[in-house]
Amino acid sequence: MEVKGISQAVISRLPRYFRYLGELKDEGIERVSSQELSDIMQVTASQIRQDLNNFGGFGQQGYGYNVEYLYEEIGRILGLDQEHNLIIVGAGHLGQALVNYRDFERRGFIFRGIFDNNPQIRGMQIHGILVRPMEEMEQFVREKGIDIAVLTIPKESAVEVAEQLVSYGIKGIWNFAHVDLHVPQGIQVESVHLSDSLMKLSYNLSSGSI
Amino acid sequence: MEVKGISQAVISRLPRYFRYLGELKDEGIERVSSQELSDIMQVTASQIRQDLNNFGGFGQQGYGYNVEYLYEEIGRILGLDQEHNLIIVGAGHLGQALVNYRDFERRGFIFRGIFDNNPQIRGMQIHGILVRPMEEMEQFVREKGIDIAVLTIPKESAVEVAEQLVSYGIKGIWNFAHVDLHVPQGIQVESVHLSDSLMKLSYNLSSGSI
DNA sequence: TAGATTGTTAATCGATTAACAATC
DNA sequence: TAGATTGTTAATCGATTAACAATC
Repeated sequence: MEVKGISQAVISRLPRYFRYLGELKDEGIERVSSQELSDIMQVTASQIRQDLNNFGGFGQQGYGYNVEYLYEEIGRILGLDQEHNLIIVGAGHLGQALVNYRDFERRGFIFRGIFDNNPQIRGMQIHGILVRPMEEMEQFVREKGIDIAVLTIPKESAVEVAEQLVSYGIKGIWNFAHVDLHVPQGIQVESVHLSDSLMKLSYNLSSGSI
Repeated sequence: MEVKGISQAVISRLPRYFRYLGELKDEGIERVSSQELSDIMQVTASQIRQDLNNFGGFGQQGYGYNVEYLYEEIGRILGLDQEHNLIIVGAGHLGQALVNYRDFERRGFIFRGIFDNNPQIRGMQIHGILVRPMEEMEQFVREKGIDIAVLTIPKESAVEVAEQLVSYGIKGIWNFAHVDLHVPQGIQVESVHLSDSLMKLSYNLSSGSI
């Protein structure tokens, strides 16, 4: 199952395949060909087959792909068959938004704790989860086997907090701070730079409307 | 100034250049060579020069690039010299998080209104902005010259609301709903699919730790 | 079996990197 | 002027698309 050297371009497309297959599944559709999927998703059928075949032959000649089976397989490839224990660091609106988002839990991403240094919200409950002071983070991470930390703190503290988290044994960081994090080998960082995204939109607005 | 046919790969890198140049500027650094920038940013000097030269020759042989000038130019390329009028559609935590994020306003993205159909929050103020009912959206968009709508609503209503917004004259949609939006030519959509991002992290956690 | 559609190899296209002449 | 570094062309690399033999 551990396939090596898959490019990030391919990996970036997997969640989208997963989403469309989930919709087909919910519609009760049993099978789909790469060509049909191509029509719906606006990518070439060739790319779909090429992408999938990085991980194995999930289809059948003359038939296509079984929707439910392919959905399950892609879920497995994405690691959605495993549970992940998450903490949120930074209980601002963004942190709260993520905790409240039900979809993550459905996919095996379980929020175990929320940490924030603001004494005003300390002790509050968000989505039934207690907001704890940062001093308790190390013990919490180690004891609860937290593997993913979600950084929704200002960029000023993000680098330092990320280093701490890594030293506590965290394996992945979902970074919303507007800064690039450098972490040791084996630690994964996935950054969501919201203002980068907005600037891209801004560029396309100015130049796309010639 | 309107350069055609720049690939999205290049455009995606511009905000990151902009960010690093801003930091250099704040540190009072006057000039930088592509090689120095390469060392800091972990991209090749060749790529930096190639990227920048899509838009013009901003450097000087034997000298490098003037930090402040290049910063300003990239800002201009990204359209940050122009003001954008935004509305938020969906006053949940995510919508509130974005409204409260001061950085956007600094870059010329001004939040003019917030819309939500939930009667419980209608009439509330968020960051000094009134939450209005969706029925007032059309008039508001047309009268205030809103050009960007931020969709922080569930995917169920996103497609329909996006269509409405386009018919009201919106030019860009910053989409946080977990659905792909299809819009007419000339309208720009920039999507932030948070769960896609989390799944990518999940994949890299499972496969990266072999 | 014939038809359909995959898996996979080969061809093309685009993006990145290297090299170097131009020039400050 | 000599040294440094860009702008730009050429070479390489990787990703996408096309084609088709394998096979259900």
